[in-house]
Amino acid sequence: MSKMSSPSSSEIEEKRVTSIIHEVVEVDCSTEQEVTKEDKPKCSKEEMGEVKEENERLKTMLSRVEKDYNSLQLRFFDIVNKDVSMKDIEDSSTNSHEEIDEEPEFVSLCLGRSPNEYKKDAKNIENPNKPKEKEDMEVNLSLGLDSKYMVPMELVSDLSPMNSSEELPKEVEVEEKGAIFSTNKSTKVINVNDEISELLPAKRVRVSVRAKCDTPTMNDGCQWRKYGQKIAKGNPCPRAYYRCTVAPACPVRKQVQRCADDMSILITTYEGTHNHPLQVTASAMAYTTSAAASMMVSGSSTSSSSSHQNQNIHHNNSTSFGNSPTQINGLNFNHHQFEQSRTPKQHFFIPPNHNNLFPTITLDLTSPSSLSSSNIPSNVPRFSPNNLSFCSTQQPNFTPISSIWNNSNNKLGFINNNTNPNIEKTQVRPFNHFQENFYQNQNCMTSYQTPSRQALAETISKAISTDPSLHSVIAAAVSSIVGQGSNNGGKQEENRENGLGAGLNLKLGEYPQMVSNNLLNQNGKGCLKGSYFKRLSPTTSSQAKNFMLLQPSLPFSVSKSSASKPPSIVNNINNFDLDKNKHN
DNA sequence: CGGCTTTGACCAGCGC
DNA sequence: GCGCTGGTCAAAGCCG
Repeated sequence: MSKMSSPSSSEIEEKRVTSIIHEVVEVDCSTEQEVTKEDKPKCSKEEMGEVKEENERLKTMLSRVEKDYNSLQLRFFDIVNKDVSMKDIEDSSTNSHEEIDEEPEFVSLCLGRSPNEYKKDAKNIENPNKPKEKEDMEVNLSLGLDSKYMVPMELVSDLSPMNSSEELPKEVEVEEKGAIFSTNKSTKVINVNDEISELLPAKRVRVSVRAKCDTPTMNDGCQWRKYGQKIAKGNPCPRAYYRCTVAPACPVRKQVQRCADDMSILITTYEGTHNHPLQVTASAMAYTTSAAASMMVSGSSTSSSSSHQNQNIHHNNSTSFGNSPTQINGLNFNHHQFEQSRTPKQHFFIPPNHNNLFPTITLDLTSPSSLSSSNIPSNVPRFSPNNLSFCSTQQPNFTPISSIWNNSNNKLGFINNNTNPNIEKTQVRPFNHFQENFYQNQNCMTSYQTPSRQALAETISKAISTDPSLHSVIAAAVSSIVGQGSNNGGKQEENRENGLGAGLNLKLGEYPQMVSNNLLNQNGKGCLKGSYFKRLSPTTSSQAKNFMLLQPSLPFSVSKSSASKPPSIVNNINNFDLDKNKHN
């Protein structure tokens, strides 16, 4: 697989475009019944010329789309910056005595750029011909987990969702990672991974991940040791307590509990900050949850003070975000989604620890929307502008990323579930849609009918169905796809080779291949269970049945293998049986 | 034998 | 103060 990453991204793109158009050409030629054998070479030459022209056009289109995207992003940053400045003035007049490092009332996303850089860019917008602009863009426009994420492991040590009292020194890697926050009070740059630790002491945020999972725990790439189990109130399923054992003193804990309403749903709640290097898959999950937690912090700071029910976090941050969907690590946080999410029952979720002590944000990976992939003909290229899609730019209805930015109906959403004013709970429901779209994307790939592509899709399918940890990997991938608007030049190659970067540095127009590489670069590890993409093989469904029967007394006991050996579903089911027999 | 899970006991916070 | 609940501890046992 690593061999596939050797050509440059532009070469890959070019080859792909050429091969696809070749296929189209072949189909066209074969359908022309009047074409004689003598005409074929002529036809081919003409078509080749057309293909080359088309290739050039596509490349031009691609660069134009990238420029549009960059331009839009610059404008966005400019708006954010203005809002921040205005808010600064207001705050300084009313709260002139506040400490600078106080927990900010509002936190705005910079998505990989520091405010200073915004200012530079804002100037560049006024002077669009300034040659340095593009260079700056390439260097700075890194969203989510960019190439810098592949820094030495010492620098990746603080990626976990939230704060804990035991923290690493903060000075280490301020500029080293992708997503950056800025506060409106001091235009202080806050790294999602580091500075969130500074934000959170006052509010211990937890990130809860809801996922359909047959295994007792979700494989998130970390090693966990179970230290307790309790029957919590309101849920017959026991709640298991795990702590991270990758490093001896790692403070990160997680709670795992089945959803009372749907026992196929596993609720994993993370708390704390890893004080050690993380594996690829762990980093992905940690970063994603970190971003969610960051958003929670920014929103909850105001939502908690308001008794207004169902107040939306995005709304809280409207000062910073305007009406555009907000992205953290590639996740869109959109108040429209909140409205949608209120109606279906399944969209409402109370995390396992529903006490008042910890604001909890929920990443909901469950229940793909009604747009079931099985309802979509497999030979139809699928792309919904409302969805995040990995279909390549060759899709006939290709939509530039800028449309995703501006689309208010984007399905990646952020929901604040403040039905109880005393409880700060927030939902993020981006991944179910992502799953759906990833599935669609597989069809996009297979629809090209290129054998290698098909094989690739099958390989991905297998990887996905064998290891549920792909949840986190894909989460990172999707975030980078949304966030990564500009290329990183040569770093991309390097990142692809390293695996993590591959998942985190996707270039516009390379989505299918890059995604494939990402998934397969995770050593075959994955998290999206087969049911999402393969709609459950007969064996899995029967396993699910067994699992449901055993569920109420199930111990969550495979954390040991979570990092090194992804648990086989069958083995786990057997373990469950053994355990049950043992208890009997 | 080391590392892990299990499980009852214990502790702290909160509401009444 | 008391009871409830969530969270943690630690001894015992299991497993590779």
